Amino acid sequence: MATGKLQPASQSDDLAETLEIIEPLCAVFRRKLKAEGLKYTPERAQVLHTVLSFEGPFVAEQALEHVRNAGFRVSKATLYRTLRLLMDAGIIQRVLVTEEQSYFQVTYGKTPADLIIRLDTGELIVVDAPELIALRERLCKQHGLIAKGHRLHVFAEGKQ
Amino acid sequence: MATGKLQPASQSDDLAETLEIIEPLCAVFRRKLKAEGLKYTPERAQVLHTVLSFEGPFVAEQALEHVRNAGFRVSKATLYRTLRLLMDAGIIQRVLVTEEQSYFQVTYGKTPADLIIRLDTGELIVVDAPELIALRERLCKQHGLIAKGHRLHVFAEGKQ
DNA sequence: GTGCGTGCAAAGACTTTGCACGTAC
DNA sequence: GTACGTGCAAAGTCTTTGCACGCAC
Repeated sequence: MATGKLQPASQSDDLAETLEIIEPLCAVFRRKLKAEGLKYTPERAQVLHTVLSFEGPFVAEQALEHVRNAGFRVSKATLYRTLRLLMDAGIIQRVLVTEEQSYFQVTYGKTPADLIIRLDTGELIVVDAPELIALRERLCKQHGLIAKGHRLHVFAEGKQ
Repeated sequence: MATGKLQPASQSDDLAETLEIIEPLCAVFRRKLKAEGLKYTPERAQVLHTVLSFEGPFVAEQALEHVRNAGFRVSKATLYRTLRLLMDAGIIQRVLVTEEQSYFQVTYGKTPADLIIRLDTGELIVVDAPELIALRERLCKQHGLIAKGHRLHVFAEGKQ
C-alpha cells in the first residue's frame, strides 16, 4: 500500500492567478516574521515565491531546484528552515509524508488537502471532499474530542 | 499540523481474542513464505506473534522491545525484514508515516485503519468510517480511477 | 557590536544493506 | 554444498544542527 516514487504536481503556468495570491501571502509572511523579530530576506522571499508557483503538493528538492533554476543561490539548510517558517506562518502545510520525503502544499485560506495517490504513476491529485468536515466532527465527538484538521489519502489506479 | 511524539496503542490483554487469530494468520504467513521459497523461522514466528499482540498501530522499536522482553533475540535488521514480509503477505500495513517513524497495524481481513491522532497527547485512536468507501469511490470515479485503499487521519484535541 | 541569516559540512534518526557465518536439506 | 537467514556494523536518505562568517541597524 505504501508508495513508490510519487510525482509532485507540476508547476502552475497560470501566472495570472498566482500573482493574485503572491501579494497577500507575502504580506502574511512578512507580518509573521516581523512579529517574531525575524527578517524578510531575499532568500526567504525567493523560497516563498517558488512555493507559491506550485499548484499542488511539492517536495523540498523540487523547490530547491526551482529556486536555483531561477538563478538564486539558496542552500538546502535555508530552504528547510524557510519551509518551517512558512508552516509556522500557516502558509504551507506538510500534506503528505511518505517513506521517502515530505510533500508540502500552500494551504493558506483553503481546506486541507485531500489527495488521490496513483499507485501506478505516483501522481498526486488534489481533490475536495467537503463532507469530511462533518465526518471528522462526528468521529471526534464520539471520543469527546475536537477536530483540528484531517488528511485523506485515497490510493488508486487507472483502469487498464 | 504535523505530529510530535505519537503514542502507539497499548498491547492487547485480551489474549482470548488474540489467540483466535494467531492460527489463521500464522497459516497465511507460512503459505506466503512457502510460495516464495522462504522459511518460517523462529525469528519470523516471534515477530509475527508480537505483531499480533498489538491491538492498534505500533512502531518498529516497540515490536523489537516486546520480542526481546519475551526473551528472544531478534536483530533490528531481521525485525525490519520481517515487517516487510508481513506487509507483502497482506498481514500488516503501514498505516501512518510521520516525520519520525512508521506505524504498522495488523489489517488482514479488516477495512483500512482510519485514525484520530491526538495533537495534545500523541495518542492514536483507531476509528471506523465505513462511508469512506463510498466517498473514495466517488472521488476516484470523477478522475476515471479505481480506488484501491485509503487512509484518513483526523487531528484532534481533547476539550480542555 | 549585537542579533539575526546563511552556507557548508557534519550530525541525527529511522531504515536498509553488505558481509560473513550458520543452518537445513 | 546450495540456498536461505541472521546479526552486526556500515551505509543511505531526508532533514536538522553547529559553527564561522556576513550583514544590518
